[in-house]
Amino acid sequence: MELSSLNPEQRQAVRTVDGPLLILAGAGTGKTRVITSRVAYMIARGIRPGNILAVTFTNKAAREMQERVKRLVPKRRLTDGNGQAEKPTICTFHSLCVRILRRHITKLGYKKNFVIYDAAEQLGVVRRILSQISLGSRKPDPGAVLSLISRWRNTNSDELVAEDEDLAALAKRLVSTYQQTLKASNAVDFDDLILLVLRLFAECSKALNECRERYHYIMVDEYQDTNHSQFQLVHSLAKTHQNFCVVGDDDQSIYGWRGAEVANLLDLDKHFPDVQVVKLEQNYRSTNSILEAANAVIKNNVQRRAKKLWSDKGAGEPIMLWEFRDDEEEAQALVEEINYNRSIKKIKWREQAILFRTNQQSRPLETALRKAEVRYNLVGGQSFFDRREIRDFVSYLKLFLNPDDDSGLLRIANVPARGLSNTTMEKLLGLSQERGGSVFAVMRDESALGQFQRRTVDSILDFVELVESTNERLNRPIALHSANPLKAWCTAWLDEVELFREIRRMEKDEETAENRVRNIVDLLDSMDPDFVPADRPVPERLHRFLEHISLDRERDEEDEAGDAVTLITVHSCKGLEFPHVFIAGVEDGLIPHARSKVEGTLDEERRLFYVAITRAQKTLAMSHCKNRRKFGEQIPCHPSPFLKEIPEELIVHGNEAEPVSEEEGLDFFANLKASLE
DNA sequence: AGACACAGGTTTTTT
DNA sequence: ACCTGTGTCT
Repeated sequence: MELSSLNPEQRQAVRTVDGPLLILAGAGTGKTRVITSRVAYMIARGIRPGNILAVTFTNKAAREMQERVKRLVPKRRLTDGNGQAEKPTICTFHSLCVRILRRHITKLGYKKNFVIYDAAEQLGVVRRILSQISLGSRKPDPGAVLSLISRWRNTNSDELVAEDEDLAALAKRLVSTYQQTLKASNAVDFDDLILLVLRLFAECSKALNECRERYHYIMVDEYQDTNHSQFQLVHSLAKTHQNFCVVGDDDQSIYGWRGAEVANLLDLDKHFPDVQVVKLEQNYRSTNSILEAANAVIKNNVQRRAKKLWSDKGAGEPIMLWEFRDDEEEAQALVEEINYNRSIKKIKWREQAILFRTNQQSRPLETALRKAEVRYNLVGGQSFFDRREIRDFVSYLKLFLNPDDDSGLLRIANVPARGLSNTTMEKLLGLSQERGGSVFAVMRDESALGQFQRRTVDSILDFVELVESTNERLNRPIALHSANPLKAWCTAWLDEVELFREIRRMEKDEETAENRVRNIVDLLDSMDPDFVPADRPVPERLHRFLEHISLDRERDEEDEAGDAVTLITVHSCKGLEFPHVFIAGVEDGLIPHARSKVEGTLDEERRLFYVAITRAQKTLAMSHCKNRRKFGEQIPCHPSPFLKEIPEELIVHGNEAEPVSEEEGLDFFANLKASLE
């Protein structure tokens, strides 16, 4: 296999196939290239593709690797002796676990039709638990409790470090109630996916050995982002054969707040004493001015593996630093600069990105962009699957698949209104908790409904009938003749339930109502994808559909091809690169964020800044404001202390007269003329 | 059940 | 400024 296009370190990383290996891959040093080449190299060396496992955090990363591996490996290599396709497993932690649980979850006392709860459903569970117990005058934030519960479940240490000790104690107390509640609903959350596999491995050595046998060569991407249970998962698979390769960068660890433990990377040799280390420092992305700034900033962090990025691209343009009066002026100036780049320097919108720390910073930027009629793409924001009508629809689906799903049931029990008021549902929920079962189990047990009025009992029984008959129709092989069996089944119950009529009734504005209906119809049309074989039964189709939208909320965006400026938070820009980067709001209080001071996470804030800087390929401009609108009022702001860490000679302060070369000046007028014609 | 008013709280996000 | 959740009134 051809490895000559790789640099010596990359080559060494690719060739080290056996035994533990740590690849310290600085930003932009070609780590995806190394991982995919390594997979291809292993296959070329005769390792069976089916024995290779590569784990990522996001579906996007997994998809990209799959495609690149496919391009690198000859087709005949991806077939076993009998002509059967045999591919390496390249997927996220969570989809790996779902694959394993699909086979074994009944061993853990769950039913096969389990559903996966997303963040909103988890939050609902916590809310319900909190409302049941008396907490005196204190009413804790369910979100904070949930995040502590999650952290608690994913750490091995006996103490949970949190500023709020009472809240941490409460979370610790609620962990078991929380777990029982999900279990009674035959539901699992994202943490469960990992934790249940760990439990499976502990309780069933046969399953563990099967997995060890199968995944004989393991790679983990973005290893600095793993939490303790994810570490345990891969460690338990790898500790017998030791073929364990992790790729990561401690300097890009920016998810400590959600449980990532960079110690997994820094202390890898504790668990794998023979680990070999390869450092990738040659950067293929940025100019040296940008890299020097990044190096200068990050070297102020203490606990890190020393790395120094360099490139052969030359110094390039200096870094621009601007000061503005307030965030509105900042937004306007950035938009002007973007359009100046476009008209004079022929730099497309899509080659430019504005990075910011907090989502609320996007507001003035969007306003200015719209005013100047600049197309932009705001990354993140509300997901399609968070829209109310989609949540309702999906809740119905989950409930019909798994009637024990309390979360789905409580959400749609009275949507549209069918005589199941809040009080009724609360009483039913209380009964279910007494019995340790699901709400649906109470509803279908007529002897348990003595306290309700005849009319309410009738409503309850009608609802039970709706769920059971729809569930029965799901399992009856009728719709198989249809080209879209799942859609056909959904259409039938949607008619019966009259959800569309309810949406049109509730929404005053006719256009939004039709939009909501259309969202559901769009989803219906995607429910029977081509890659699901025509002979698959409807329940399996539903299961796969729900699993898919739970694990991969990305929807194919059509307008991605268009020319548009990217607006993105610093967190979500990790892994991306842009020719021209603007970092807005480089201020004390934003980068580093004000809360990081009390939380003592200044290092992570510095890494965040480092990640932002290293996104830039050709030019980098940063700005800060003297005032910024926050929660309705103007607050005075100061430049970020991190700016002082960048050597002065790399920076040109804007707002000082910008020299315009004669050539550019002429160009400007030529373009102006052209645009007027 | 549904409309409205008021309080409280606003970092970062994927699966 | 703005959104979300909760409480009160009809």
